[in-house]
Amino acid sequence: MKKVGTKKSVYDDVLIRFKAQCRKAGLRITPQRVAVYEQVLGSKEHPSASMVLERVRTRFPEISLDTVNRTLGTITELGLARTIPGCGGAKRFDADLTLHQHFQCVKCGKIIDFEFPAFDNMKLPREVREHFTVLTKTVYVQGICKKCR
Amino acid sequence: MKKVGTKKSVYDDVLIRFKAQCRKAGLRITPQRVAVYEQVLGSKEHPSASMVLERVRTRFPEISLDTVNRTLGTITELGLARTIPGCGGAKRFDADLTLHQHFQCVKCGKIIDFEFPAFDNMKLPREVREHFTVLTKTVYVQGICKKCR
DNA sequence: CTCTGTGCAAACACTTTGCAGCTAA
DNA sequence: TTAGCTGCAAAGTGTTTGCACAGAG
Repeated sequence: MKKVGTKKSVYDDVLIRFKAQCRKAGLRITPQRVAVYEQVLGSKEHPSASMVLERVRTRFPEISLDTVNRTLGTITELGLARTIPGCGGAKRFDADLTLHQHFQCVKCGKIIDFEFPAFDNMKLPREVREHFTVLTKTVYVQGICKKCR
Repeated sequence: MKKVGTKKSVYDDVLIRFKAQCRKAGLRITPQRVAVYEQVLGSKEHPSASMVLERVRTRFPEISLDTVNRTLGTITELGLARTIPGCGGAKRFDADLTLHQHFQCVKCGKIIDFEFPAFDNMKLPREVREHFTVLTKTVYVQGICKKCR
């Protein structure tokens, strides 16, 4: 029979990988760092720094917004999360690195994932590929969600 | 012989249309409003409010950042400009409403237009179209420009 | 023990709002 | 004349930086 990992064990795997990456980069593994990463990882709402702070504070009442901001920056530099494009407002983070795109409601600001393989498989125009080193190509869709309509 | 409009006259046309739209919306035509609109219209650099301020001040030394911000908001609401998605930093505006997409250099922050008809002609996944009222769909490409490489 | 990371404070950047005076219509 | 706009001031929000102490290695 195929051995199936529980959610818990998959999650642990990711955490172990996170710690390994930190060590490799010469970064210390602090409870705050782990807590912030766990929070971004476990959230489907593409949180901003202050949203992460709010949730992490339930476990670490002492943690500061600066630490959250710095940690989110560190995690992003490590390539373990990315910032989502948006029009103004606070940066939103996403630790789900699987290929997907984002819809944002202009009324409530909520960000919702969707898959768009037809776009993912598409090449950018030659002109762009020739003139620039492309790092990311994403679709950003704005509109109104069901609840706000 | 076909009558060809000079750049100047085309530009005037746009300004006349701008003033008409203001009037229609019950907005006054103030020198500041016109100056801000002209600036966004005439700029290829997708300026932020402070970039607009800097340039408008050469003609209107008295104009304040608040007015620029409010005016850019007004112009956007009128549908005469749009904000460009980006990852953090100040809002960037674009009065070029023809269909095009944006590349941003992660080093110098410069935003460059490109055309991507294959994307423009593409439908979003049915799932997205069913669940949301889509207002805009744009591509956001990050990378490194020639100068920064 | 050592040196990085944290928390605090301050500074900075961008945006928004209230208000008094000005001005386009 | 008068309603809407501007400029100023202040406050709100988000991000960045310097510094002293705490704690991971």
